[in-house]
Amino acid sequence: MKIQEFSQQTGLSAKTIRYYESIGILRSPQRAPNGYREYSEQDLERARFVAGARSLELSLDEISELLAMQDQREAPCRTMLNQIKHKAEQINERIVLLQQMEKDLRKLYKLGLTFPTDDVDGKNCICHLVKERKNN
Amino acid sequence: MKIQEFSQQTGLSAKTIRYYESIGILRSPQRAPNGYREYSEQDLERARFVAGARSLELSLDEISELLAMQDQREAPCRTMLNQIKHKAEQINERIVLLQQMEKDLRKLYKLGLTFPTDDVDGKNCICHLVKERKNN
DNA sequence: CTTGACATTCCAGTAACTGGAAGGTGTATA
DNA sequence: TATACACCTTCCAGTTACTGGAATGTCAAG
Repeated sequence: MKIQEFSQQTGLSAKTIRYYESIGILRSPQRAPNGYREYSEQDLERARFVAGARSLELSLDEISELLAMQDQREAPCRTMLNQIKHKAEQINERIVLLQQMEKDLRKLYKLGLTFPTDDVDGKNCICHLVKERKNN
Repeated sequence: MKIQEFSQQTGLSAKTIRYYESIGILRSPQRAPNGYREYSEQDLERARFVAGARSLELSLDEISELLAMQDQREAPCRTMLNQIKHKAEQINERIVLLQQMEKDLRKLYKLGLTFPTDDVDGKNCICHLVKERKNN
């Protein structure tokens, strides 16, 4: 299949596919006589693995490691499992941070509503509040 | 004050401060005879505003807009208020996404634990699951 | 006089792409 | 046959918000 179908089958954009190839995440596929990329089922598998792992927010570096293991016919499962656990923890941390931030923003918004909106010097408006904040 | 104290007073690294100056977010401060940057209270205010806005995840572009308004002595409060509301919504969306992702990861992890970890072909292990996932 | 902590500039790199130009290919239609 | 159109190619540059590091200058203390 050509790159567009491959793109649809994997959920990666054509640009991204070429980019992954250029940095060695995806293997260079066969070429048709006219120079077009021709993808196989095998290529599809690898690309889907990459897409799946990216959707789990593994970095391309981490994915490279996993692929390298597969290529050397080592089982990457244990490593992958650990990475997944680690990712889950990271994401949890980020959620906590973002929740705090959202709370801040909403508080700031509500407070801002009670303030004049034409205060150029910002002595008595939301801009002032932004200046004063030291992460809370 | 010199850049290091300025850094401490604003919570921005010296590197970041110079960078902000280079892209015009912060104004070029006075220079001492030896060429060192000399910051004033005014500089402090502006930098704190930037730091505060960054901690609310406003982009440098958005912050530039706000600063431009202040510089033209227009009150940026209304705009800022809208941006804050918008940011809160964006962040909320991200939280929802991340929560879903975390759930996915934990599910995947648990499932992965029940699988062999030495399956090179990945037919029966977590790597297989990763390949199969289409965002769920 | 040297050591150390600061300061300066400038260039390059990071992550993961995306945009766009310039040009080749393949097929359907007027 | 011409041409319109979608698709493919490569390559270079830009994005975001910094960070690292080299080479060099300044200043105070011991």
